[in-house]
Parts: sequence; structure tokens; C-alpha cells
Amino acid sequence: MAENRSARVRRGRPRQAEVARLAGVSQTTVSVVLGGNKQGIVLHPDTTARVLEAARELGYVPDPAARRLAAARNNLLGVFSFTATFPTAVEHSYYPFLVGVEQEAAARGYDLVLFTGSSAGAQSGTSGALERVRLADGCLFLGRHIPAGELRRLVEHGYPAVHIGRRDELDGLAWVGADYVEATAEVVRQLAKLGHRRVMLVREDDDAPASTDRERGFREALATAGLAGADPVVRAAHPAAEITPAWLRDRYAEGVTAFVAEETDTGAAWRALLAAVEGAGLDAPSDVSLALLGSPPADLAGRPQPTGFDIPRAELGAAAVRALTGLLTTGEAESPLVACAFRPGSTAGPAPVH
Amino acid sequence: MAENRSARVRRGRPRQAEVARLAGVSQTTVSVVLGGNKQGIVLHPDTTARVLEAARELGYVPDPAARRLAAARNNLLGVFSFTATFPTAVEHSYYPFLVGVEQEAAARGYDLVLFTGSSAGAQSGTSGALERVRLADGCLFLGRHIPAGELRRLVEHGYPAVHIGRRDELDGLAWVGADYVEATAEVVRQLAKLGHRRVMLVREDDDAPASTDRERGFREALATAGLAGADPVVRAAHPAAEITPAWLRDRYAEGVTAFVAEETDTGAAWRALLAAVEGAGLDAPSDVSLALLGSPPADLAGRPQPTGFDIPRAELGAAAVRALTGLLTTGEAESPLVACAFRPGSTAGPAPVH
DNA sequence: TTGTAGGCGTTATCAA
DNA sequence: TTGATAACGCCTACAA
Repeated sequence: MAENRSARVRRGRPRQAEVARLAGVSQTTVSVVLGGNKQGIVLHPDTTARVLEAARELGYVPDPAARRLAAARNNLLGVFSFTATFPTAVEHSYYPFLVGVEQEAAARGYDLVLFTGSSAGAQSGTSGALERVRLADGCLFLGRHIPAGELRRLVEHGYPAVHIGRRDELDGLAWVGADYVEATAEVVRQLAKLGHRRVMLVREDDDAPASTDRERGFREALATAGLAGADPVVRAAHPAAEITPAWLRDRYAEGVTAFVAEETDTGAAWRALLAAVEGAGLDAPSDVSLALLGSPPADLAGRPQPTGFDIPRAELGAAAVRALTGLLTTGEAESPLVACAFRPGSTAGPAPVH
Repeated sequence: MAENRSARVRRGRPRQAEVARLAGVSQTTVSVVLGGNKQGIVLHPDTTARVLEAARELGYVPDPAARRLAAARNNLLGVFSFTATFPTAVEHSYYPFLVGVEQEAAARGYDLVLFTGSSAGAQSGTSGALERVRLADGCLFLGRHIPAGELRRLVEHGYPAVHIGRRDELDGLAWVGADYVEATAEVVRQLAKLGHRRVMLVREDDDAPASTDRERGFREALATAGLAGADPVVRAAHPAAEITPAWLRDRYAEGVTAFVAEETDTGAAWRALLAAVEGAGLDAPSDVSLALLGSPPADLAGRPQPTGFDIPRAELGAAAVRALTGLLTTGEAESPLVACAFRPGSTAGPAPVH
């Protein structure tokens, strides 16, 4: 019987009606009082006090589903990642973003719901998994490969959504992202200032915005510095195989004195660059300068700090929450770009007299 | 007006009633058909087909809030940690648990609500922060210092709660924990098998269950192996200061050939042990054998694998979810102990002929 | 100043 | 086989 199940399930979960009974008022009054009395209704202070006390005593917490259904808000923010949020391999995790998300959400009085729709346990690709997020007032999305169709549906229906990471292909989807263009340009400017005239970028063979933004910043800064020349960009599908000591020696012989690597999940490009330099019998930063457009992989954290920039992941998470709450309250999101801080590091130095 | 807001929110989002109208059936029939007809009601195939077709045509997707409200369960599990769930300082301390929690929750169709001790609900008053977890159907707790008073209140109210880590002092609180007693005993047995007759345990000066369990397993195994002797346990409040090369040399001179360290947050005991052995001019495993009751700190991951055991953190998280969902559905939790796998490692070897 | 009544979208019961 | 009808918990005009 429904009665039985309900009674069992809601055991220990008081409802407004019970608070009302205890306080000796109507359920409506409880709703008004606990709702902060936005309507400005004049209530007797005693009534208010009794209701609050009763709610406290019972440990009343509003049911999020009911709140949402009544066309009100939940104070729940969703987080949905297209891969598991906590994958076994820490290096693929969104943990650093969550640090900022959690802090900013808490500061603004929102609770966080982690929708597990796409973790390993769930039937992957289950269509409709995204719909669950509608339990929350709005949702943050992250991950490389988004189910565009489902997400589009949500956005078109006016559901507040913010993607962490630039995402232009979905019209109307708000996003926050790191300003890779500017951050990369700054790295190039620094190298130019150190006297480097020929700089090369090693990037993945992937057209993610994060990659193309870096390349754009790279090329623009080269042009501005008057360093445009032979094609300065290498796309490496398998960096370890392509960025060899021989390759590096050839570039060096041609006059290239600085190499810049894109940050990737595995850090493959950076690893290959380090190995190639060592294999070529060269030294950074005395012979060649190296820079990394992002952070080094965890297992290389002990090595000398790469010159480059840090992606402010926590700050991005916080900015995403601000954008989402902005969408929720004023209907408009704030500026989507977050600056990356330049990291001097110790892998770049003055260009050698060649 | 409420009408307006509701209308705006559900714009373009068909309801079962509309599917019913299009299919020429009642809304109930739609619910039954789309719900997979769990009740086994005999339906005319044509009816079913018409409903499905109408739903497809309209792009019907159920409203998660309404669904959860009607089901009288939100399928929301809380995860509460007294220190920030996403600590920046303590590197990923809860991360491994969350991996298992997320997977198991996803597999069972639950979403996660993330709470932190410092910020839950963002109320300025910290007291009562725990009450917010009632938003979820049940909650997982982790961390060393959970406020017992508040937690007791929840448990006494019949709120389903499971603690990750043994926690006996709170009557009626369910928990899951690693079987440190057995795992530690196994390490001692292995050392005994290698010929060690005198083994010492270095533990923290803290009475957390995780510590006392290890000590118990240690002593029991020693007794069973007939190796009981002078007090084999050292409590070190500041391992670095107490476990010195001189101290180690003295023990070695007394005939101690194997040292076992407890795993701690910082890995201080293990660090001190390694440093002391090196400082004493000894080598592991040729001179002395070392074992670690847990995993090494991240920055020592490159070093040789310590002999010892791995705490199955992900498995613990998963077990906690199973226990909690068991509480939610059948009212009873399953077996709380999870076995740790012995890790051979390379820091222990045959006892030297002394 | 407080209470009544209706509805949000879904599920489940029970009569037709 | 299908269709009223009543919850689920909360919010909010509106009446008292």
C-alpha cells in the first residue's frame, strides 16, 4: 500500500504539516515563515518564533523535489560531467574544478548535487540521463565530449546551464573558460623578450577549443612580435614518436631556440619535448628554452618548474558557479573568460648566441 | 504570477496529459505504458504502440521532480565530510573513496548531494550544519572528527546514516570499515614467515579506531606466532623526532629486524622510519625489513613499493553506498568489514642472520 | 494576522 | 483493458 511505503520512507523526515501541528499553526504559515516571508506578510513575532523552533526541533528540511515541482527553487546546483566525475585515474578528474565549485556554491547558499548519470556504473549513453539535472535549479557541465542533442534540448527549454570550458558550437549555452589565447600570447612575448626569434609550438592533433585557442594566441603573438616565419606549429598525434631527439636537433640546427608544448591529459607533448632535448644532448634553458601551456603531469611535479602558465581550475569552477547563479537570478551570466597566471618557471632563459 | 512562471518554465515540455490526448487514452495509461508496465497490466498492443508513438512525437520526457515526489524518495544520497569535501591542502584525501561512492551510486540510480562540514548550507552558525543532510534520503559520513552530538540526533531520529570507517561509540550508527586487524595480522605473519623474531610497530599517539585495530591485529598475530616479548609497540607523537637513526640502531642492536609503520595522513611514521634506516647506515630489506600498514604518501610513490597492504578505498566507498541503500530499502545494512589486499612490495625480506 | 484551496507532474489504487 | 481519483510536499493567490 502507498500509505505503508510512504510512512516507512519518510520516517524521520518531517514535513511542513508536522511542523505546523507542533507549532499550532497552519501548514501555510509554516511555508511562509520558513520561506523567509518574501511576500512581506505581517506575522506575529511569536508565531514566527514558534514555527522556527518547531522546525528546528523536528529537524525539518524542505523536500527538494516538492519545492521544485511547486515551481519554486531548490537552492540546488547540479554538476554533470560527461565522463565520471571521480574517475579512477586522478589525472583525468575534474577534482580541481570542484574545489572552486564547492566553495563558491557554499558561499552563495547552494547545495551541490552530483548527477551520476554518466559514471562507469550507469548504462553509458543512456539517452535521457541528462534530464535528471532538472531536479536542480541549474547545472554545470564539464567534459570533452558532450551529448549535444540532449544538452541543446535543455538549453532550448530555458534550463539554466553553464559549461566549464569554452563551448561555442551550442548556441545559447553559457560557458566559462580559461583565456588560453592571452595566456599563450604572454608566454610567447616572454620568450621574445628573452631574445628568441624562432619558436615552435607542439600541439595535439585534436581540435578541442583548448588547443585551437592556444594556437591562435601563439600565432597572434608571433605576428605581433614580428616573428612570423616558416610554419611554427607541429601537430603531433603521437608526440613520443614524432618529437624525437633527431627532430629536435634538426629544428635546433635551423635556428629554433624555443619550444612550447600544449598541456594534455597525459602530458605527452611535454614529456616528449623533455626527452627529445635530453636525447639530443642539449640542455634547457641554456641551449634551448622550453615552455608548457598549462601544468605538468603529477609525476613530473618534482622536476624543475616549467615556464608557462597555470590554469586556474578552482577559479574557473567558482566563476562557473557565479555565472550560473547569475543566470538564475538576473538572467544574465557574467564575463566568461578567466585569466591564467604566467609562471616564470626555470625551463626558459635568454636565447643563446647561435 | 505563479501561472506565468510555471507556464514559462514548462514551455515546450509536454506532459503525460498531452501525450494521452494525442494517443487518445487516459493519462494513467500513459503513465503505465511509459513506466514499463511493471504492474504487469494487460494492455492492448495497439494502445501501447499509440502511446509510445505519441510520446516520441511530442518528445516527452518525464519531469524528474514530479517523478521523485510521487515516488516518495528522491534517490539522493548525501556525502558529508567534516573537513571540506574538496580540500586543497590535504591532497585528495577523500578522493579514492569518492571514486567508489560515485560508481556504486550511479549503478544503483542514486545521485549525490555533496556537503562539507565547514560550509553546509552556508548558514553562518556552524551548529545545525549536519541537519542539512536530511535533504538527502540518507547520508554517508567520512572524516575523523564528526560532531558526535549532532550525528547522534540524526541517527536517533531514524535518519539513515553510514559512516565510512569504524565508529562504534555511536550506538545505532551503521559503518563500513577496512579490516585492519586481519590485514595487519597478515603482514606480521608474512614477516614471521621470513624469519623475523622481533618486530616493532610504530604508531601515532592517537586512539582512532584505525590505529587501535592495527595494534590489535599486530599483537594478536605476534602472540599466535609465539613472538610476544618486550613491548613491541612505540607510540610516537612526533615520529620525526622520536624515530631517529640512533633509536633505530639501538633497536637493531637489541635484535629487532623488522619495523612496521602505521599509515597516517602525512605518512610521518613511514617517512621517519625510512630516514632512520638510511641515517643508521642500514639497508632495507637486506639489513632490516620494513612494512607499511597502508599506502605510502603520494610523493613517495616513486620509491620502492613498501611491503604492507592496500586500503581498498574505492571498495569501501562502494560498500558504504551498498550499506546505505540497504538501509533505505530493506532497513538492514550488510556486513561492514572490507578486506585489505596484502601488498608484497620490496621493503621486507628474509631476516638476516644476526 | 492566519487559514483555505488549488495546482505543479507523476505514480498507484480501485472501480468500471 | 482503461479511466477517474487521490496522494506525494510545497507554494501562493485569495478569503476570512
